[in-house]
Amino acid sequence: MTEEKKSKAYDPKEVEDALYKEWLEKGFFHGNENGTLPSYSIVIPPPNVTDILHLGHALNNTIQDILIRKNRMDGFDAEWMPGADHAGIATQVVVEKQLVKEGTTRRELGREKFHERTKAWAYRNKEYILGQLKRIGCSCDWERTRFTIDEELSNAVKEVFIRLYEKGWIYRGNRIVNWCPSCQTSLSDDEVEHEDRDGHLWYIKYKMKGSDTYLMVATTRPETMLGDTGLAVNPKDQRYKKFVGKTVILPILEREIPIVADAFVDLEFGTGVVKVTPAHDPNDFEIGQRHDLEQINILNNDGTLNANAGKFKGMDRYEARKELVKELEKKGHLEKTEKYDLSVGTCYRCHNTVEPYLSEQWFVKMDQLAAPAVEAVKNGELRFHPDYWSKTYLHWMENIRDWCISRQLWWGHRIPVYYCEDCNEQIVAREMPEKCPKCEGTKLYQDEDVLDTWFSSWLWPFSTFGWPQETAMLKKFYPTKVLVTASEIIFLWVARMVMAGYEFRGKLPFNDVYIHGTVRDANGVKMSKSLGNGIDPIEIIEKHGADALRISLVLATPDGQDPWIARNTFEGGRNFVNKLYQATRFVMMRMPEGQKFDASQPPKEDLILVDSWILSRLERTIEEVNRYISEFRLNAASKSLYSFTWNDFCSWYIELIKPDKPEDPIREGSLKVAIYVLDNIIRLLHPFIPFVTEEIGRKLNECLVHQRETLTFGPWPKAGALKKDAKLEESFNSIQSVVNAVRSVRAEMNVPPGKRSDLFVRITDREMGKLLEEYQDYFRSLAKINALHIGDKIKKPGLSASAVISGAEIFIPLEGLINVEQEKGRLEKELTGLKDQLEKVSKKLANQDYLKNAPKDVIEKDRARKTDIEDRVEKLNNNLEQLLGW
RNA sequence: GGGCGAUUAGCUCAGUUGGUUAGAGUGCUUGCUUGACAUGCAAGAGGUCACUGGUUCGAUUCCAGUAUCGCCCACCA
Repeated sequence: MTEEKKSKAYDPKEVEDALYKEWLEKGFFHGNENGTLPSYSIVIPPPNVTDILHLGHALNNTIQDILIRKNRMDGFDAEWMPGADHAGIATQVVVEKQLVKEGTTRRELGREKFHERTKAWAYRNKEYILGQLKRIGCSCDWERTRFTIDEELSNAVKEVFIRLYEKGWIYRGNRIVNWCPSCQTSLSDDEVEHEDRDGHLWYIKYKMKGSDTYLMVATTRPETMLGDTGLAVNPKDQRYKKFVGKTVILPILEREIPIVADAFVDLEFGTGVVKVTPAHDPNDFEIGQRHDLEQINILNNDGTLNANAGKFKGMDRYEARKELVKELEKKGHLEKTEKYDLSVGTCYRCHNTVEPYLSEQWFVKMDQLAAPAVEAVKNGELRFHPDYWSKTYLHWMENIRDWCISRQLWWGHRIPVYYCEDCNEQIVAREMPEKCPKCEGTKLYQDEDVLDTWFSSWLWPFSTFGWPQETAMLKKFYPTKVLVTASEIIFLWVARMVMAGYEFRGKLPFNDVYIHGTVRDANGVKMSKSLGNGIDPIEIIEKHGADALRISLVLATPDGQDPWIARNTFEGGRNFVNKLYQATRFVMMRMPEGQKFDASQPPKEDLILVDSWILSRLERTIEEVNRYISEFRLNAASKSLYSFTWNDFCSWYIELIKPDKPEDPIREGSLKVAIYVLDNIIRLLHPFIPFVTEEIGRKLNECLVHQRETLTFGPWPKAGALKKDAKLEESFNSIQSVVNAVRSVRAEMNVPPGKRSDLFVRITDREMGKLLEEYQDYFRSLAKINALHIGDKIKKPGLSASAVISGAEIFIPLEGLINVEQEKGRLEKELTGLKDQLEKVSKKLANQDYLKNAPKDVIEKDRARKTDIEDRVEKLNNNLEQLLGW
């Protein structure tokens, strides 16, 4: 026998690609809008074309695929709409960086060429990303892939802009917006992230006009003083009352600016005097409006200072700050500098500090849009899972602010607004009009700005189905069933989709929102490209297969919490997939040639205890899995399936139906049950691990009367087909306890695993006795028993190890093997544990208040337990005493 | 500053109306190429359920407070 040992492990490479190709060819994933089956639809959260998918996407899409596949099996017409998001800022930033490397810029290239180039890049990336989804096994309807920048979706965007404009809910205005000097565009409030930074508070003296007294002002951004057009104090502030209405001289620029009284100013903070910079601070903007102060913009788009900054013109904002402080110091305007921690806004794409910046932008009025979306959660029409996210959602919705939707970018949906060069008329239209409707001038130009990326994403649940046309798709698949996403985009995306759904369809876009955790690495740090701790799902698939990737992610993701994932996380899933495969191999190997079973009906005849037990456990598992999935608790569902398959089915059931001698056949009744259970297991697991289960299903066909082409369309196992039998499960537990006790004794007494031993069982409970008598053959091999003696009058054999369990005492003769001291120690340890328990329960039962107040069944249980422990203590004592004789 | 959540074994987490001896996976220790699987089998060690009070006959579970951590929101210069 020199033959090299071949690996018998399951090899996903051999099956996954071929199966996926077959599924596609047969059109299994194509939703039929004209069919009669009820619909179950999901729209994918479109991944940004800039990001190749990471494990977070793998988790997100695995969850969606599980839900889609489960419902496709369960008789629904499943439609999973895939696609991608053009990701305005993110994409433009990437392409611009490429251009810089090539020594050019977008301005050199020109708007049209830049757009073409970006589009080509985006489409290329999109294809790669969708390819990743296919590798993961996602059962999307690929014939209907959508992209937010596609013409059809762009039309929906225009339509929505025009409708809202006509309703008066879109307006253009000069406001303070968040400006990213690096991306050179405005951002909505929700695209700004706040970071705590170490900063300073500079105390600057503003001298009163015509006097030597001065007012002291504290600021964290001294350079903005170049745009100061006033000082403000609280009207109730006695210290400064006399100064209100007077004038101070702005240091350096020497501008005269007024002192105003405004309730916004906090008496307690700083010096109680605030410098007012209407063009560079949202509060100051409002103070300025109330007191009619001038707005002076000191910044260029790129964050350098403009002509209004005098000698600081052309400097970067931070360089200017440094120089300005130096100058203030030199001229004696600076009183002191303090350390001060502050929170600064940063761009969610490039993470540079954003500047409040006065500019003309387009906004959407949100209050009326928000109303039905708030109501939906309050009346339970829209549900979050886990539920606590609804609080976050409501909090945001109830404090909603107008949405800045214009972006100073070139990549995106251009704003459908045109201006007349002659009369400045503003025209909102789908296409550029031939002439100005007001002055009939023909020199028209389109608004330079594009729309916020989210202005197309918020229409995704219906624009992808053909809206504004009333298509069959739209009728059949809108509203969708559930939205699956991480918590980061509840405001940016989820809330806005709900608002759009009500406004444009009159119906919310989905009833359930399933929020899952964000993937973290082994140290709890968020996985991201920039940190370099990300893992590419393809790497895992190459190594362990897509099934292993999927089930590992679901097993590792606690419902509602962030999973911590390392590379070896995936070994658990891989092992599980292999285990299932090996169990199948065993059962199939033992099938008599040509034998076929009918697995469509539960086996009802020729069942022994273990058979009924596994069927009862299966029924319980089916119930659990169905319940968990309906509650969006996929982690719990996957754990239930994992444990049933591995522990109940493989470790106990299969081991128990193995005949005593390997060459003997398995009892036919049990073999039927094994096939039946296996068939249910693969169907329950199919949504989680579609490839290996489909593969097993085909192997199983060999011994089934009713063969199945695929598991894709079910049937999905439903509760109720089998009998759940708690009493029987309890009986089975008794047998397990004997096996466990023997195994434990043997291991602790160092009995060589290959050596069989005799077993003496002294029965102290009739039920137990009957069970053990009847099923002795089924635990003989598990416990490695040679001669077996069972009875109520069994005497303890000479030198032996013992164990006491409920209803029986067991003895294993250990002539020549036993170490008396060791055995003594073992028994004493157990005795101590039991005595502790006995003391506790005795104390409890002696408590009159307990007896008076506790429910009867609880007391009964405790009494029975006390008796049982007393019994075991007594026997342990006897055995210990006997041992001392040796 | 406001809100939300968490704290259970070395690590990641279950524990669903308060009632046996608080569980799983993983890691660790020990022993096994056993007949489907060494991607495996068996056994074992490991927990004051963050802390302090309260309610209760009884609290990991309910309530309050404290501490620590995380997330979200926020215009205090």
